[in-house]
Amino acid sequence: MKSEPDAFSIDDLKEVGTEPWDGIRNYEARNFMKDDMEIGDGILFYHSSVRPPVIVGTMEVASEPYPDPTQFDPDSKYFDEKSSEEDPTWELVDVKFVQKFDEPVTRDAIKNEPALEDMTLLKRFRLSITPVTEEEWLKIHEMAGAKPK
DNA sequence: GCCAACGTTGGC
DNA sequence: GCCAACGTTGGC
Repeated sequence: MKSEPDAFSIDDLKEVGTEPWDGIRNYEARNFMKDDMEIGDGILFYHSSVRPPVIVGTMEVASEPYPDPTQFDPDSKYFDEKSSEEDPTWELVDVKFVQKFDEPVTRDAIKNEPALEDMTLLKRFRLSITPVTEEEWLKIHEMAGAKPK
């Protein structure tokens, strides 16, 4: 899952512990949260729009999917006037901090690692939530010098 | 800051 | 329902 660290970083997550992953306004990304995540699933935390872009650590799914409250809030930049509480458009999950990598894995390192050449992260660069295989999960941890938790 | 990729909107 | 125009993301 991608986040711009200026908006929300892994240090912010570490501080609060658990956070609703709000503001996702892309159907494909929403569907990953709504349909494909289960509590306890591991998530790679990717810092985007920084140089270099890096996977900085991990978190885990901490809730069932539920409606993103920001879609109902007229003061939120994520407000969606076409959505209603009766029939919400956008769903999210809570995510919980797991670990911060001592050696973050750069996008370049991922690109240069043959075992990771098929990572959806590289192929769908605008999609803010992309699936990760178990092999990729383990490889990233190995490159980060970290133990999977 | 540029601009390619690509998702979304809206006219027809 | 097609597709051109438009807007946004995000790497570089």
